[in-house]
Amino acid sequence: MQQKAKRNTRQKQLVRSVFEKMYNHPTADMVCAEVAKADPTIGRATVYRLLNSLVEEGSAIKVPVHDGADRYDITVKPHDHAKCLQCGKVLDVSVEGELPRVKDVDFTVQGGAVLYYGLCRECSQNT
Amino acid sequence: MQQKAKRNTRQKQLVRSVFEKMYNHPTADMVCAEVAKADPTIGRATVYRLLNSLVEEGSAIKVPVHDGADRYDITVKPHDHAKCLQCGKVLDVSVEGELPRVKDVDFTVQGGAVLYYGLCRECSQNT
DNA sequence: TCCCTTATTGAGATATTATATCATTAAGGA
DNA sequence: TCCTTAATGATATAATATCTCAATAAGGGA
Repeated sequence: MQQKAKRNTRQKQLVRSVFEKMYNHPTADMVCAEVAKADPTIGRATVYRLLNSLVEEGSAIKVPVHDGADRYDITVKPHDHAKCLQCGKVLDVSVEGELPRVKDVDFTVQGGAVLYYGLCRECSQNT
Repeated sequence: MQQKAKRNTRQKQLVRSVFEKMYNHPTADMVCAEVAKADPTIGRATVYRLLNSLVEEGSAIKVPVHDGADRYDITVKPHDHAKCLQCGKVLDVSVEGELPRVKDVDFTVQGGAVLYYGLCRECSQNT
């Protein structure tokens, strides 16, 4: 079961290390910007590719947030997310209970994802 | 409380009537295609605008499905959705129970949306 | 019925997000 | 060091959606 040999490139190291320091569910674009500070010669396509490969290897998850760009999350343990309607920030949240069970017999549920929306602490204070 | 006078245009009537006959959670593009069969002179921007105004006036809801284009749903009563991972079809589903409650005190939850994924009946049979 | 105001339209430009293409570069084993 | 080829980066392309703005037409008033 010989894996395709993976090469440990400069770009791969940099994107990984930069991403691991960002705890705000960054978009690919935000990672690009941060990476560019350290090395402006790294292409956007490479950052997109490397973020996707982090997801594939299980070192990150992609969090779709309905509007705007997908977010990347360093926390891979299953958890839920909430998005602030005011500032757009995405937060990890912990929840109590299970997803509602689908009653329809015509659909084989394999999983489900919740996205909560509302106001983060900062935004609900500045109202 | 004078509303801005709304005009009942030919385009508005057509888009509404075409959309009301589509029960498959169509994307804006799918509505465009259907509308074009009846009147190819109607512009894409108009269809997008009119679908959004249907949502604004409460005659439809927009269902974000994470990947690909948003879907429009004629069923406005709150309900949930499931997307087939094989064929991409989006279905209405009825569920039992409530959304898990967010425990974090730092976020004021205003709502939440679940998207289930799995296999529709057709696709789980054709495996 | 005709006119006038202006909401609405439609063609096309633009924005955003993401992936595909492909010649060039460089990682890492021989 | 050399060679194979995985990986890169500039750029093109795709997909979705909104914006711009001159032209059109809805519908109220005369």
